[in-house]
Amino acid sequence: MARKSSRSTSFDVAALAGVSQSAVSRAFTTGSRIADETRTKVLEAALKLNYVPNSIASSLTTKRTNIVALIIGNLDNPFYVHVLHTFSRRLQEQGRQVLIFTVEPNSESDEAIMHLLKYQVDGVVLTAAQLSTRMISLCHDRGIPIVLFNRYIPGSDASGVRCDNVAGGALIAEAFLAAGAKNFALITGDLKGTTSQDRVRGFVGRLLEGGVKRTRIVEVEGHSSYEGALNATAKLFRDQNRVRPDALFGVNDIMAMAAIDALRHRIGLRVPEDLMVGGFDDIPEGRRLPYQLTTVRQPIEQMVDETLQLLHLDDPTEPIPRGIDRPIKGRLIWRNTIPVPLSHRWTEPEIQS
Amino acid sequence: MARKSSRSTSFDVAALAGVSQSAVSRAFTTGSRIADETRTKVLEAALKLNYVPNSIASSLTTKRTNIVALIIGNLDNPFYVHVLHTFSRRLQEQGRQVLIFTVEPNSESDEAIMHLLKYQVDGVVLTAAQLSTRMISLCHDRGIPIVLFNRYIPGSDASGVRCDNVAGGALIAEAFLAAGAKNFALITGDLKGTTSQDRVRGFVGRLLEGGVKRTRIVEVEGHSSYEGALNATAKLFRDQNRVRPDALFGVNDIMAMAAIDALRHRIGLRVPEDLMVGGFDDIPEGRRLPYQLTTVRQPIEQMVDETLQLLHLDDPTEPIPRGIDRPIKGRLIWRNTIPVPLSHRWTEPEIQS
DNA sequence: GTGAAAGCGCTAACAT
DNA sequence: ATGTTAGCGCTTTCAC
Repeated sequence: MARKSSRSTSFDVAALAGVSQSAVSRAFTTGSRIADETRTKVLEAALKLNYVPNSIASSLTTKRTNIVALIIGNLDNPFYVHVLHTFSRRLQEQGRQVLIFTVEPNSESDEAIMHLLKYQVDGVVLTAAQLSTRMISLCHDRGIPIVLFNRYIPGSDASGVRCDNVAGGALIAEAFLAAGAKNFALITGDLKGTTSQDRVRGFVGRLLEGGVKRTRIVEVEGHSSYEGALNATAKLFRDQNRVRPDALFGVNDIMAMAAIDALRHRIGLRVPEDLMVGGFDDIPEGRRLPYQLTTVRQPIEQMVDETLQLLHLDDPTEPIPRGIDRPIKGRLIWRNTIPVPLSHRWTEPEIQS
Repeated sequence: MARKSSRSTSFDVAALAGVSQSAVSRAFTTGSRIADETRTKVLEAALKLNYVPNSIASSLTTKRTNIVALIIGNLDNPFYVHVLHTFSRRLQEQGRQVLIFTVEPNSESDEAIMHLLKYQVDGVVLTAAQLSTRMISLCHDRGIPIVLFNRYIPGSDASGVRCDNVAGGALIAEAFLAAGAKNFALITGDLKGTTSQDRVRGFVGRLLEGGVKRTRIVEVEGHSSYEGALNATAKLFRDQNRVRPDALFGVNDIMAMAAIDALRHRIGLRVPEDLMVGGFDDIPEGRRLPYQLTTVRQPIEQMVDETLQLLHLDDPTEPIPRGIDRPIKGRLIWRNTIPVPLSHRWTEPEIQS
């Protein structure tokens, strides 16, 4: 037996209210010419029939679905969960919804694009994943704006919003320098990702500027994950002959946390007494008692705001922004994994929420 | 200047391929009568025009959107992130997508329902949130199946899939008993949520059966969150005159982890030497070096499978399953926060992945 | 301010 | 196997 999908339509409502179907449509469209009295009549009838406008049908004519696609590659990193949550909340406030596309971390999301095209989404946000330039123009040609969150694709005309990762990496380098570190280790993330590359570049660049020799900086791959960073840290300390670093930069917080765990529980080193460590992102987990991680905070709210602005959801007549790059400065949050140098003691105290 | 939404339609493709529009439709519908030759012609033309079928338009006639709504109330708990991820992956494999509705944890999600109704979703999954019975029938009346994930609503005819929380709670109680605990503490979650209630019930019930007196069990509210459990633990040990518990059950893993952190870093107690602790969920974070949490594993994959089955996405003619309750047994994972009694030593060794 | 009618892009009978 | 045609539920001119 087929399911009785007794969904009433605008015609049903019109009949009950004794008006035309277009009146019903108008009653549900804010800012359309309709007498208050008529609207009330319609709304009452609608309530009786449990009528809810079919937005699938309306988007056929309006060409707006009020759906935004979010392609996300790494839900294991709490940072991106937070990003997802922020987007969802903001969009819901505007009467829009997030259609989620999960892809393998750092894999091509071309297939996802092909799918979201079918859904006629109003815009797409791409985060923690790769994308070919072909797909970008495929979207743009159809009038679908796409903005990259925290990554950019060299040679493409896609716009993007990101944390200023180079400057952020430099912030950690400065903190290490100020705390008197001499030998540095670096756990990098996804090698293909611009996010990790930039943080590394900013970090190393600032160190070099500060007179640190290249040989005093070791790099290991952490693959942006907790497990990856665990292995990376082990590798770092396997070679006993090498000089032991006294400062370690985890290119994101989960890797920095993994490093701390490995240091304490496997290597037997104390943080920050034996080794200081810095992170990047400022995920809530890094604030927890065992970590109290000194890190660079990414201003998620602001980044999401800028992203939404670039999407021009409210005005589809706006031309799609192309080639725009909005780097947003992060802020160093002093906590306990880097000793605070005396000169910094009384500045920038963190207001704990 | 308006955005050129140069989306080509099935008519454009038909014209280029020299066939009728319905031939194009058939070419994109698997299992429809069409000559291979024709299909090839169509597909070639479609490729040239970058044509992608508009599934919004097709769902107008098919009455299927291939969209499943997921209402989620707590993205702060990694367990639910994992649930979301699993649903998304599974659904994508079937050519469907997740439309996400985030609501305040434990708040009514009635408003979310009103919104998802507009999108004509094929089904809805509700997790970590409340729902009125009125909304359930609103969905059911329209032929939209809704299944509750890990919760149930007394007196409603909504179906649900959940971990057998009562049995799971009992598992932790047994482990404590076997390890020789005498005084018990309990950090509860959301008081309104059936999940927490059931775990508490199973835990306390088993303890009582084991001859433990009610006075030996203390309960504090942890509000299902890390921060809440931190406070709860502090409260637990504030009163110095009270007998100190030697076993603590955090009704979910994040709360158990918070308790461990508080115990070690604030109270100055060792786990498990001074106090054993058990959790529930088996989130990956609980496996990490500092915790190695003994806990009850929720079989997410299986739970998601069952949920998807109840949704009958592939066969909308199936009647909506009503009042079905599918409790799925969890499994105790022995790790380091509860001393393994000798009798258990050689049984159920955990295969670490 | 309101109704009639056309049409958004597709699927599904129905013919052929 | 293929084309023709009538909708799906709505928005949007266009008259009145």
